[in-house]
Amino acid sequence: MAQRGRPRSFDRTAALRQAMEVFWQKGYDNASMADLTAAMGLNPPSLYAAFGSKEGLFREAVTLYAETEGQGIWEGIAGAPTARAAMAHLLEATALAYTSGAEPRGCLIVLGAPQPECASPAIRDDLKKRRLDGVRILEERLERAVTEGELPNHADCAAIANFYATVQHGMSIRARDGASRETLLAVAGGAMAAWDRLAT
Amino acid sequence: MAQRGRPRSFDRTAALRQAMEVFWQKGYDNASMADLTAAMGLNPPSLYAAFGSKEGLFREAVTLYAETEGQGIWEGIAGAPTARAAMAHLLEATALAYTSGAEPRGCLIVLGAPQPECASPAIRDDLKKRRLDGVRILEERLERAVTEGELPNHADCAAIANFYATVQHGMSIRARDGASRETLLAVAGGAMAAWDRLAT
DNA sequence: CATTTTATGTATCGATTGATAAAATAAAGC
DNA sequence: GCTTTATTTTATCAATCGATACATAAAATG
Repeated sequence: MAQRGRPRSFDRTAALRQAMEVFWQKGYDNASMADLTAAMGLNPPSLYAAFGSKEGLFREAVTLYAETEGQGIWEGIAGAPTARAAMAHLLEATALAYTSGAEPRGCLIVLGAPQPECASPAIRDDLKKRRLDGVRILEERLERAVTEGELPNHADCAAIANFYATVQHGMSIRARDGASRETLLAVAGGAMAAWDRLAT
Repeated sequence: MAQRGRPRSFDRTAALRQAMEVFWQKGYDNASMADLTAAMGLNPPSLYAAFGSKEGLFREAVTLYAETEGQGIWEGIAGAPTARAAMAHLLEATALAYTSGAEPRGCLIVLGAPQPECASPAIRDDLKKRRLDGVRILEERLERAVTEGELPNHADCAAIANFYATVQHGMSIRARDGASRETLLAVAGGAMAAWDRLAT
């Protein structure tokens, strides 16, 4: 039943959380194994035995990020009573999340590997896919609003989704530049000021 | 009159342009001196003699970028007949610029060193300052519109400038994710759909 | 001419990169 | 206690990082 050999002496999830923080702060390429082992409190062989490689560690860190930090932002999309409320929730939750800590940080998925020629094309493509998945989630919510009569049949759901996703991505940059919670909430309000025109 | 010693055998501006392309594609940290010397066609001592350091080379590359690629975007702000036209020009020129090449690239100033803990804090701060300068340019144009009567006295110029700057930053991410010209122009249109509400 | 000055090409510097080999150690099954 | 299995520690691997020492080549100066 129980493992045969010596059990590991560290909390795998706690170590992963530390790795996530390092990647969040430095990005995939700039985070060195020395940075990671120091923050996680491990020696390199323990890290490689538990996570396989730097790529594997990053993938798990991003998954953890999506399940924790990202959940509060995206979980409310489907459940929102209207598409308008869904978009407003997306941007307001983003503004709150990006300014919740002592220093604004932006999104790991947006900023973790932004270069087209990154050290790991697989990592770059994985983050890109996650970003595009976000756009698609918005688009599907808008299409549902068409079937429900909230939006007219001729509404350009793809364009509306692209607009709100773009604003959300831009908030990551603004957060890293030190934008306050009030500033980001004002950005969210500005984007929602376009709703009536976009929805008709 | 003429230089004393042996003249350099390469075109400094052409070499700088090549360096700009490498930095644009890879970012500051991921662009290695080997990448740069290969693209510029120089040996390392020639590069260091001409540009001082990797930091110095990047600074000059960013200045060249701002004077060439960025000019078409920002030069029209002051000259636009109205603040509304200025914002529309900003976003439309950005959409065109980010999709002018074979592959969409986004902005070097937004994407060149996005990590809070970058290899060079000076580079990071320089790009951040340039981004904030952009926000300020928009705000000043909006404030001018207040004095000229285009906008009411109670208009929140800072909030409006932040909104349009955020959209423009987000377009860099969307461009790197492969957004088409039509998509980015639709984003610009979406942002302008908010104007009437923001301006009253 | 010789001297001075600057640029170039070759080879390489110490430091750091991601990733391991080898040996020591600890816990579970028999 | 003994074997088995896995983890931990120590030390280090080849490759690459940004940056240079050195000797040579080419122009202006005297």
